[in-house]
Amino acid sequence: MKIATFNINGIKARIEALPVWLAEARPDVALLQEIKSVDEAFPREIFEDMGFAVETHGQKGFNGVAILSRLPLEDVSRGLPGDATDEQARWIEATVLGRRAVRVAGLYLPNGNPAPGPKFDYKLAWMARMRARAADLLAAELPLVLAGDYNIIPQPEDAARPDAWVGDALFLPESRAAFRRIMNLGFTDAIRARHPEPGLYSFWDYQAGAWDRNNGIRIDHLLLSPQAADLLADCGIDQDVRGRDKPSDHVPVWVELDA
DNA sequence: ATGGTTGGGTTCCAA
Repeated sequence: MKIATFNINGIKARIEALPVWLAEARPDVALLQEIKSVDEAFPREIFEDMGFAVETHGQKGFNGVAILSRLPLEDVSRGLPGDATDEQARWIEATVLGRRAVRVAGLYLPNGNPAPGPKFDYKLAWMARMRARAADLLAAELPLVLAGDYNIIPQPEDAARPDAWVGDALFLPESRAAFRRIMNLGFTDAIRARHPEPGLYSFWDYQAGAWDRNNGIRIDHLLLSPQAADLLADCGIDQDVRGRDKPSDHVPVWVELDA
């Protein structure tokens, strides 16, 4: 089972590039972030015609997550528990029925800038809620993948220029500690485990020629429960996608599980 | 050196 995460930065803007990548990469499951669309406006037929089941959790203008799956889905749930007043669409879960059942969550973690401030407070509160949900899901002791745009640079080697990110919400000590508190529940960062070599990034800003200078950061992650890590066969980052026409500022990151 | 670019909305915000 190949599971990919991809922040597409707008489904309307990626309506040509996304099907091209799906056809060549052939993920069984694609977890999308920043669809920037309400559910009713998501062009689901394009993906259904390619053989995908489509589940969206959208909102107007910003945020929004979705799951595309060639395998059957069940028990789909939308929204991160823990705050009934939170209206931002950043979390979706489903169980994927492959040779083994795998629970997946697609997430778009708040950016948090500027820090300090209310947006940073929201980021940290959201991460505390995510940790609680992750702990609940781990208790099932089944294969579980939490994948998406974490808006977290976990370590200095995950940035080409870590000095440029000092003071940014993606790299502040509080943000990285909150990420470690989730990791320390027992997750494996798939890319860190299999590809510890430096220079593997998943995001390059549109500005200042970041892609041409390889001034990137690794902020899109797939976290595996122990039961999912047991099944890890391969993983990678499709960096070449960033160099194509009309790219997102993120690229797909994926794992292959024996499931 | 605090630049510049994209997307989705609307005359600006988020990233």
